[in-house]
Amino acid sequence: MEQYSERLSDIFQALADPTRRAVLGRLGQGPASISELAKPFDMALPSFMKHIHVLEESGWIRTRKEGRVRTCAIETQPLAAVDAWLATQ
Amino acid sequence: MEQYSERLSDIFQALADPTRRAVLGRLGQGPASISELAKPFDMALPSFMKHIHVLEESGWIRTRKEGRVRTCAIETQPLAAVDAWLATQ
DNA sequence: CCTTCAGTTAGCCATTTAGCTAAGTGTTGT
DNA sequence: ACAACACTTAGCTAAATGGCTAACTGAAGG
Repeated sequence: MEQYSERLSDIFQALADPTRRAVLGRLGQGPASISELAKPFDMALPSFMKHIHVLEESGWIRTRKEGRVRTCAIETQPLAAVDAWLATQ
Repeated sequence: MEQYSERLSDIFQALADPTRRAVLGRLGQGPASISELAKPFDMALPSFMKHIHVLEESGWIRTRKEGRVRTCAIETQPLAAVDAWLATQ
């Protein structure tokens, strides 16, 4: 229960930033690499990477590295968790 | 568009805290005063008030003071905004 | 081999967040 | 009048957030 609440806080926290919402929007079209995802944003790569980590640690995305490329894909569980919370409102 | 995005960030930011989510849950049952809302939380009143302000400025609640009592009630627009964003995902 | 490419790590910085205490304001009950 | 009640304001603090640069690692291409 406590853990559920913390998880939900992280899930909403991740959505509280336009860069991260845009990344999720892009990943809705299918997987992409870090640099591909970063391209539209006027931001240094390490700054962008922080957003990727927030998304990954909150469960919104999963990533996998092959060679020198890290590919990101969207996860569906957080969306379900948000839906579930909204249903209680 | 920009304003919409900022508004959405505030809306999600407000949900990224268990105290604030609990307050919204309580207000789902109907309006309540500040001290009534604060009662379940082991928190100083000024600290709790900050949460109320976050909820009010993000549009999740509206408040009104009569005499010495401030009554809080839930608003529905932010929920609609969240639903709308979720629909795009 | 050597370079370039795709991240990654480390560390700095300003601002925001989420808590606190102490003290003040204005309303209501006695 | 005055005490108690329901906030409210002011100001402090520690930690988190969101940005940066500089320098590093390891894979691929020429």
